[in-house]
Amino acid sequence: MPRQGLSKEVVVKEAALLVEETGCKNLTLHKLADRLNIKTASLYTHISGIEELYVLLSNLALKQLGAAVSNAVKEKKRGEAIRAISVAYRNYAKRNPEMYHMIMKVPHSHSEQLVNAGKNVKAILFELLSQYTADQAKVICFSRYYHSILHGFISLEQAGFFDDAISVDESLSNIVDNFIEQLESSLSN
Amino acid sequence: MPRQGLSKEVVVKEAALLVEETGCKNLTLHKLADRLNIKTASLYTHISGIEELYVLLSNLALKQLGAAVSNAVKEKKRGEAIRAISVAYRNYAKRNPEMYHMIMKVPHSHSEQLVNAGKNVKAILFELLSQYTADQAKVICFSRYYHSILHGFISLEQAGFFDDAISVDESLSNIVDNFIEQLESSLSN
DNA sequence: ATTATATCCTAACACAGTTAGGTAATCAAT
DNA sequence: ATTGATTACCTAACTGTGTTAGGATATAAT
Repeated sequence: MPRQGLSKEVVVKEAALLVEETGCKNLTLHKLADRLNIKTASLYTHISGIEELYVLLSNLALKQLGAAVSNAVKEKKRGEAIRAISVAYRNYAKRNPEMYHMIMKVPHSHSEQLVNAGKNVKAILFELLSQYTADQAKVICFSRYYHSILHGFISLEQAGFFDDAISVDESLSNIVDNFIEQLESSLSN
Repeated sequence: MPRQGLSKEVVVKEAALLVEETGCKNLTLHKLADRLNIKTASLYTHISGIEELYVLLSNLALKQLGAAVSNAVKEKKRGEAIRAISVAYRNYAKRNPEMYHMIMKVPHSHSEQLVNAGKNVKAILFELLSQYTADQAKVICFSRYYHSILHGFISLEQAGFFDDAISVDESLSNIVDNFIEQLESSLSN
């Protein structure tokens, strides 16, 4: 039988496609193996089990999200950058809802790798908000603030909490504008 | 054999205890049946399957959370009420992390019941924020804002995103204070 | 060419959710 | 109190999922 020489990367990449197509709840090693034209047990050559696959997928999603956010913030400053991030962050979650969901599936304490991928996203926010003040404690606080807004909003939206008549897009835009206003008035002096 | 006459309520209540004790990831019908001194298949007399159990647990968690929040807001107004809610909301999530996690496990569109339980929590926020303006669109927007902050913060905290040196409690307190300030300055005129 | 390594396989197991069909405890009606 | 209907619970079996053990063979190294 011809061997195709799979790698961990290829397996995770295919798993990511499968997750996005069929939902992270429907990811099974059997379906994944099928798509890779191997048998289920053969996956264990590349991964230690489904738990590691979850971690790898979460890590991939965080890297993709980090890249999208990092790309959005380029050359931009303060309010403009913050608005760009909110759009990029939400777009990633909208276009890859299942992968975004994956990020929260595994506690980050379970993996050094995950903690680092999380730090990457956080570092972008930290650097941006450092433009407002030199007080690092305040920057951390506002980073958490902004991160909470973005993640909370997207998460509640995807869970189906925002069923009211008024526009969800407009809401987020208003919220981010308010947040920026708050930043300006409380830090720029 | 003596029959104990279980009910859906008792089953869900026991499942909630099991979830909180062993983690929502480790909930199985077998373990649940064991605790109720019946066989796994007998659970199907009371629930249609594990999917319904998830919905019922999510619904219970939302009701518990709603009760905690509703209780916190009593007799209080504006800023004081908002601060009280943030404490109550976070306390619920801290003391019942697994049940809080349950809320997000099932898309709310899957169940009328869940949508209503969600509306209950939202209604409390809506009523409170109505104290700031008569503009209902703005109230909805700020409700989403506040809800996003609370859920996002708690969710990120539990996932392990907040590993920095500075205090998590203090962060949330500052964030909520900032939010209140923003409310005052943008709506009270 | 021979050896070694690593990829993939078959076969089997444990355990989870689910269904079908049966038994017996409970309840309602006479 | 006896009957009949209901229903709580059971046993047994099936499917699907994750996992391990051990074997075969393609690839790489010598």
